Amino acid sequence: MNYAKNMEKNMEKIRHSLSHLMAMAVLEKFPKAKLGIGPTIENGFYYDFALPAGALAEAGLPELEKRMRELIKQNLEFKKEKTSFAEAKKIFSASGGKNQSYKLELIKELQKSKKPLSIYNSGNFIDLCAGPHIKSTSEIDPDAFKLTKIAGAYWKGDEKNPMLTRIYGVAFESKNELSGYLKMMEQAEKCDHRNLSERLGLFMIDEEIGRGLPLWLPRGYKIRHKLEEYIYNLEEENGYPHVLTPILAKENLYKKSGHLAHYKEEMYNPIEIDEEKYYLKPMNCPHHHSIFKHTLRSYKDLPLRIAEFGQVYRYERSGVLTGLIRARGFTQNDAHIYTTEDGLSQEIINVFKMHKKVFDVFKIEGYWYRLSLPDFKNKEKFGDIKNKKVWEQGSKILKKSLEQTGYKFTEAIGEASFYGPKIDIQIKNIWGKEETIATIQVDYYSADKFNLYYIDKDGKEKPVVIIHRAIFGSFERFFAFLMEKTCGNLPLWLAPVQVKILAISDKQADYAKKILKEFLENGIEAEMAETNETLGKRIRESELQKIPYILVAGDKELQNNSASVRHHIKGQLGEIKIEELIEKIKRETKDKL
RNA sequence: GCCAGAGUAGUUCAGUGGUAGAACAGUCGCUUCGUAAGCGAUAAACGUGAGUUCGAUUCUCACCUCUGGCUCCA
Repeated sequence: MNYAKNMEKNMEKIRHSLSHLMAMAVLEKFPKAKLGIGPTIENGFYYDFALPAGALAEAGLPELEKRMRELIKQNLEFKKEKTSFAEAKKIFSASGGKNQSYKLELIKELQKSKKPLSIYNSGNFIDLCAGPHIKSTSEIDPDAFKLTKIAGAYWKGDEKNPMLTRIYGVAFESKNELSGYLKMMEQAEKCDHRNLSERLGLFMIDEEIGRGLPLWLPRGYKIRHKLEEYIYNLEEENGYPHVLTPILAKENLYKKSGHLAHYKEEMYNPIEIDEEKYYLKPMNCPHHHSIFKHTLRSYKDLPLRIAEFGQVYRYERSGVLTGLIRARGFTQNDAHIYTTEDGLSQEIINVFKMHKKVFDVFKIEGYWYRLSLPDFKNKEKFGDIKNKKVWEQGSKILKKSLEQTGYKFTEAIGEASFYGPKIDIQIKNIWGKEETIATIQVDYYSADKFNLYYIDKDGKEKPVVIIHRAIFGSFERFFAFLMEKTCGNLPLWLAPVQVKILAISDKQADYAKKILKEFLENGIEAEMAETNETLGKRIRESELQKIPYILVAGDKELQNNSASVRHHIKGQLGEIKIEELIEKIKRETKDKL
């Protein structure tokens, strides 16, 4: 344990030191470059530079790498020195010959927070840095790092600031670990849902139809439909009746809901008809509120739950679109729970339970919770909130529920939605990138806007509290995540084709047709492949289609009313009687194995 | 939207200032096969628009789309 921890710490130092060496190499090549920051990240490091436009392209990275290796071999020492603000300013200012304006900005900020300053000196390179670093570059394996990509990144992560050039690198203890990592990335590429879709025919996006507007192909939709069916049944069983609402609504609804004030940039421009403006819905909440208001609600009706596979359209900025993970049109597995203040906590816990149940079924592990709270200093986002107290209360209840469940969670100040604090469930995709896969949000905001109330025991109207939640945040994103996680090797119950039947030759074709019919009659998704290709080829094609069961039927099997069974993960299962096989597959489908 | 890169048959790739090839997939024949690619024939592409040029798929510019990153986000 300690050993592992030390290794990790040491790796941090190595990665951080590599970022300094990279800055050295960049400054040698571009003496006028200005330095931003150069921290470590998971598996590596980066450094931000202000460079002349177009000065550096990805093709220039090997040259920088080569120079870094030379520097490593010089056994440069990293020397830490404490310094004063005045001294630091002098070092990084124009008079010190550096003119490092971004560093000066950092120094100013550090001065405000009165944190002690230190600089690191390695070779002829000085950086403002708290460290820690390795003692000498002799601790770095020169073959265990690689500069991977160039990207633009806003100074301090604010898009109002200038964009700097960021160079990313990955680094490990040894060359072996590096090549292991690179292989993993290669593997990830094969399992990318867009690549899988190319091979398996899951979805498409057509320029002519529009960016970010996916079209589901038969195989993909079959899988999605199974997901829908599963979650529909689960929700109906758990007191979430489903509704269906239109994808348009008039302007006034979104004025009322706050969407036009807070969310307009993400909305498609309105459609004008009969002198009225209609917007495509970016969220389902207002429609559900409208259903809530349709009749007078008693405290006895609460908690009242409304679920919908709600199609929404959001104008996502062009650069963020990513297959099904980030689309402009998508379907949320949405639900709204209208509850009393007192009932809130229990409902949140129930929602957690449901999430966990679903995630267990899909064998999703390693997820964590992110509690997103408001930042009242952010006037633009949270400026119109009058009753900060209830927001704080909502935040508190969310936090308490989390603590009660004992789940691991992080806090994100300022990440709350415009209508309330929320908990997002975060996962890491095959690339190691963080994504939100599900969400639970508490809303004290809309009851007032929409006048959503119930009649309490005392006969008085009281505002409801609303929980917005989505288990499959969207079918699109969840589907993509699931495909990538399994690399297309779906569990039997989700497989769009569960069984492929292959007759060895025309002699057994009738037999194959007969068992195909039996499978279909038993609700098993089965297909058969024509015999004009060799058996080997048909097996290969079926394997590439990731079909769970491949059944080979020859003379022997015809005699025995059986099939020779091959499983996509377990391999050869030998000869099995057809009736037995049907039972086995039905059972495995039912048990979601 | 911003930064960087890329766009060649359905797909994955090769290639060229004198309009292009391969593999797989497709189609048509032949083959009827025992666990991951049988044989032959055949059809099929330079993202769009301008410019430079005798001539542009190739060079330049703009646009569109895609990939990675930043900001944003389910």
